[in-house]
Amino acid sequence: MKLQQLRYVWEVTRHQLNVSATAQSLFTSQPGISKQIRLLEDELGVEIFARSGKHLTRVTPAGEAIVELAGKVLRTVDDIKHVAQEHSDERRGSLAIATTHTQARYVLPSVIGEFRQKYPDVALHMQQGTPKQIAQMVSEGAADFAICTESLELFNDLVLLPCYRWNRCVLVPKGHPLASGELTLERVAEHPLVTYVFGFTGRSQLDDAFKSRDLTPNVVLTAADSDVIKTYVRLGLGIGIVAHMAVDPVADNDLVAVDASHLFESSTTKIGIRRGTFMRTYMYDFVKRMAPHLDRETVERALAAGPRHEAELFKGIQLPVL
Amino acid sequence: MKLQQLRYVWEVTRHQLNVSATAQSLFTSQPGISKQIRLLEDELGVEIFARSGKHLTRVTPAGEAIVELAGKVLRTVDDIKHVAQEHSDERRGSLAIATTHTQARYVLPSVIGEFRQKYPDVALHMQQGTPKQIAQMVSEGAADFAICTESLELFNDLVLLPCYRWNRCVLVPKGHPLASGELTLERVAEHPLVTYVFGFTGRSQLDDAFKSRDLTPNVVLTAADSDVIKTYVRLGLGIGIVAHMAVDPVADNDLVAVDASHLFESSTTKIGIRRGTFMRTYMYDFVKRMAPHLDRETVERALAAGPRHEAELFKGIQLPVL
DNA sequence: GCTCATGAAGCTCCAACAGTTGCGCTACGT
DNA sequence: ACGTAGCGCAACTGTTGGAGCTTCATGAGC
Repeated sequence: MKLQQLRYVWEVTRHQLNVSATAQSLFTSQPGISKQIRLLEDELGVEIFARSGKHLTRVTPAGEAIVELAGKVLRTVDDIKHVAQEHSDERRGSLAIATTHTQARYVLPSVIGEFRQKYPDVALHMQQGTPKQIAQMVSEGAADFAICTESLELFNDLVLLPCYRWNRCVLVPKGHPLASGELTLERVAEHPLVTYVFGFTGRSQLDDAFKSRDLTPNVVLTAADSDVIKTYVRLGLGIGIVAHMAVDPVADNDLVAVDASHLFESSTTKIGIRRGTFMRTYMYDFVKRMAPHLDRETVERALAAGPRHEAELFKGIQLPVL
Repeated sequence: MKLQQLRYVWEVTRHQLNVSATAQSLFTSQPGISKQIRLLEDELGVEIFARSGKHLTRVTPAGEAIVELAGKVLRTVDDIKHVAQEHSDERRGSLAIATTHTQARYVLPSVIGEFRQKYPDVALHMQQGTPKQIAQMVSEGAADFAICTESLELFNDLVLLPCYRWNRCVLVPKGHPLASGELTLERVAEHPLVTYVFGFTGRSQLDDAFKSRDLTPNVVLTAADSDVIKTYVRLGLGIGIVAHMAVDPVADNDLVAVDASHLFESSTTKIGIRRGTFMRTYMYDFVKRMAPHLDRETVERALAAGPRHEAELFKGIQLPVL
């Protein structure tokens, strides 16, 4: 058994069982991969992939388990590389952050700015996606940190570190009736809404609030990112409900942001890290810059806690509110 | 990075950094191993071993971490092999049991007899050692099951499955004053004792019982195995305190065994399994034969529970008493 | 202080093997 | 029925892991 073989098996499953495409992405030839997979199957005495004729059609039950373990091996190998780098050059390395638009656009810039200043030799990779994609990426080892508000709970192998709480505000054009007077859910429900797609940026808290009052909001447009929402608010399509931190007092001064923290339950943004990952020093530093209460010791304790048990660690902690 | 290189590094540390000895045990040449380790160090950019001249003297801090991760990789690779074998031939494989003399001699024979009948193609390996050695073996992946009463709690990566409780009895030659009349701790303490070495077969419960009554037993000989204890009881060296199941009504009919379950707290024999191991079907079967309440589902749940959390699963369960 | 035993590294050679290229074949969509 | 995407096969080649021998460093014994 060779690491290369495990890598091939893993990558082929990640490329929808297309060996040629996998070969291209790994800068090698298709027969090479086919051969190595065959060899591995021969050695193990099990078919990993089911074939119909000359096509790989699906992963066998045995293959499922093997692919998963192969992934574990490859991630551990990555950890070895990280350990080595940590001991040879503490300030050099790479950091892959998977996050949503809102975080990438409004929260992370200042953190990343400082971080970059302190660690100029750490290559930063930022990937955007839906919260589910983000969580999956970290779970598979394709990224180090998942930073978002939703869906992280779905993956058991992620440790969740709560960073801060945030509230929403209602965004209306100047002169709009909602710009003055007391803001109530009932008044909000009277207007067409523009807000986040379900599964994004705390959308579920929003729905819950309306539901609990038996109101059905008239959502005319949903988007995955706050900038799009603002654009359509400007076009007069409806009133926006966005995260408070997504409002820029300068750039958005043509709009009026009305605080809505009394209407909707606040949401918590978390960092998700795969359990068992080796954490570089600069990673701890990054987390600390995101949320000062997450010092190295706390994070280590959370990473060491059993599945679903790290939450207890944060029970008593008062999170900052943005 | 190659699996071979990780295997070499791991094995060299297990052979006290003696490369030549490692080469012999792996049926390969010393230069081959040296070369591969060098190559790995070059690739990682870190020294794994510290050298003085041409000798490996110790493992560097980076090496410590790398060796540990290498072990994890190798164990996962073993898991892959097990998965493959499980799917290719459910009834063929191997099972390595690490246990103490008492279990091997008095408890396991019947279980293993049945097991062997059902799975003639599973190669059984039995290794004896001190409870600590046993636990270490399983923790390192050198054995599948650790079966004993003590020390398993020391290793965090072992899941403990309680099998049965057992009590002690006092073993005396026929006609000995203790053979009749009520047995009390005070009476026992008046005679010279022959019993287990500390760290073996529930020795600590024994000490605790005397201590709680402020008695100091006169232990004249300790042994790691019940047969040795019996031998010296026969020689008249003192009275024996052994596990109840270690007394054979036929072979030991020259001695009198007086039940002492009211004097000493009972002990619990457990099976220790490394967390995260892939369990073959026959392994579940073996466990079930050891302890009928440990069915596959229960064991799976215990293996999935977080560190130190599986104990809760067994809180309510009434264990059989031998 | 000299010698010898132990044990690691350097070097060369060879065999095995991973990967490449070219070609033919199969499955599937149009 | 035909074309294309995609896999397997076979011969070839460059690479590399390991064997064997030699050299060098260390430490123990006399």
